[in-house]
Amino acid sequence: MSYTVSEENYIKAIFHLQQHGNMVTTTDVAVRLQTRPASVTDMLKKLKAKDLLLYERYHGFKLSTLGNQLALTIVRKHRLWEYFLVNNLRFGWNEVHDIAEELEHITSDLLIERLDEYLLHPRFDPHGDPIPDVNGKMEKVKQVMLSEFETGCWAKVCAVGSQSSELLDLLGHKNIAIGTILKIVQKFHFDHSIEIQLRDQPPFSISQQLAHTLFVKPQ
Amino acid sequence: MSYTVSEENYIKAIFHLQQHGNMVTTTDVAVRLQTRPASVTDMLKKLKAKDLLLYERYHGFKLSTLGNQLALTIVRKHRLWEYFLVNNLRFGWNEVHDIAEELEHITSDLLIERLDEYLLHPRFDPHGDPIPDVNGKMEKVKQVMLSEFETGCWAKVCAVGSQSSELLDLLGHKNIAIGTILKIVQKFHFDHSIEIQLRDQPPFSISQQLAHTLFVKPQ
DNA sequence: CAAATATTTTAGATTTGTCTAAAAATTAAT
DNA sequence: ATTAATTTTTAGACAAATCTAAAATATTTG
Repeated sequence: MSYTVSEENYIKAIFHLQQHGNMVTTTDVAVRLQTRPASVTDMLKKLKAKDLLLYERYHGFKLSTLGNQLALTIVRKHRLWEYFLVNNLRFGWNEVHDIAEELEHITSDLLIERLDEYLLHPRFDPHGDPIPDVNGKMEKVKQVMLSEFETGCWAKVCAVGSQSSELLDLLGHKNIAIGTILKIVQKFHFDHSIEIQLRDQPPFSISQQLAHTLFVKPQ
Repeated sequence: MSYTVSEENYIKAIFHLQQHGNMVTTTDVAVRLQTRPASVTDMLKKLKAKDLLLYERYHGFKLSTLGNQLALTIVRKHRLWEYFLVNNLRFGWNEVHDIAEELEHITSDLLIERLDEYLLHPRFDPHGDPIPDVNGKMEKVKQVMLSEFETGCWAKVCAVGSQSSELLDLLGHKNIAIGTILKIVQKFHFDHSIEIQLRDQPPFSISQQLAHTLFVKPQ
């Protein structure tokens, strides 16, 4: 079975809205996809007919097992392409969303498995979101960029946004590696630099740029 | 200005049909795109309205300068993606056409320039077809795979289909490099192996696989 | 050069995904 | 528990890209 770009976009939108726990409504989907509730209703019927959605009119809807599977493959494609764009084609993590939004609809399964292999099976995309594996499994905990982590709490560095020698150089010098445990002492609004502290060491300061390429999980 | 996938497909089809010198007809396009002449006429009118085509009803048509430019950017995208698929994702040169057919419609210009840079500005795709540069310029002479070159004529090796160490190993052993001049002595149908001869040397035999990754131009 | 043949175009219909405006159902409020 | 407000759905229309069947134009041929 294969699906149109529009169908895939609806499935993905519903998937993301469902993640936030609360009940998803026709209007929610309309807002997210910048369309009208009437258009959403039309599409819900089509998605139901294709068994992607459980839907009773006037009584809400949610993804079927099939719909969930499809959503995960689309999310997988999106995040793998984002990873490729940032790590291989030197895009910034904030420039890649729209391009990945198009690339995620390329249909070849083999393509995406080869890409995954080429990228050495990354587990998180450049925004820190987990990448589902071939079977749709993914880590539950979202990584966050260090720059977005809350002040005062201990965090563990679990990924870096690039493998460039320049970055590794800097990290070596600052004594930061995957697994390092640190906390944010203070954030400076002037230049968005951040003062951090490693266990039993005096605090020191890192740039906004660096704070954007370090991903951490709460410790 | 941006164009639909369908418009781009028509422009590309007309471009390729024009390359063969002869006049392009409505029916030609219909055959190539697996559609009906009536549908082609409809689209011709739209393309004319967008200044991509010079068209007088009942009297034929051809790409405008703008149409030609557009065609070249699409061809550029197609061939760069094919190169990527073969050289980076380990696809065979005969598996990539359909995937590239989808990828060529991704809209970001920056993406394609970054890809070109990442691939180190390749000049020929895996089928030996030249890749237009950013300005639409490309080599005129098509390379052909050695396996398709005619017996008895001298040819110059001008590209190889992959950069794998396995291939370079084999080529080193057989004393073949870019620039080597050789001719086909005989083709064997049983295993599609090919007997070739380098200048002033005894002939020797190479496999079909190798003959598929060597690109030559008439010498 | 006119009749026969082939090609191209028009006319009108269909599908997909969207819209607006109005009707139906649900939810909230008095 | 009715009424009022909100949300969802239906009805009918539209644009894009396609189709079939018929009409218009070109081309070929005797």
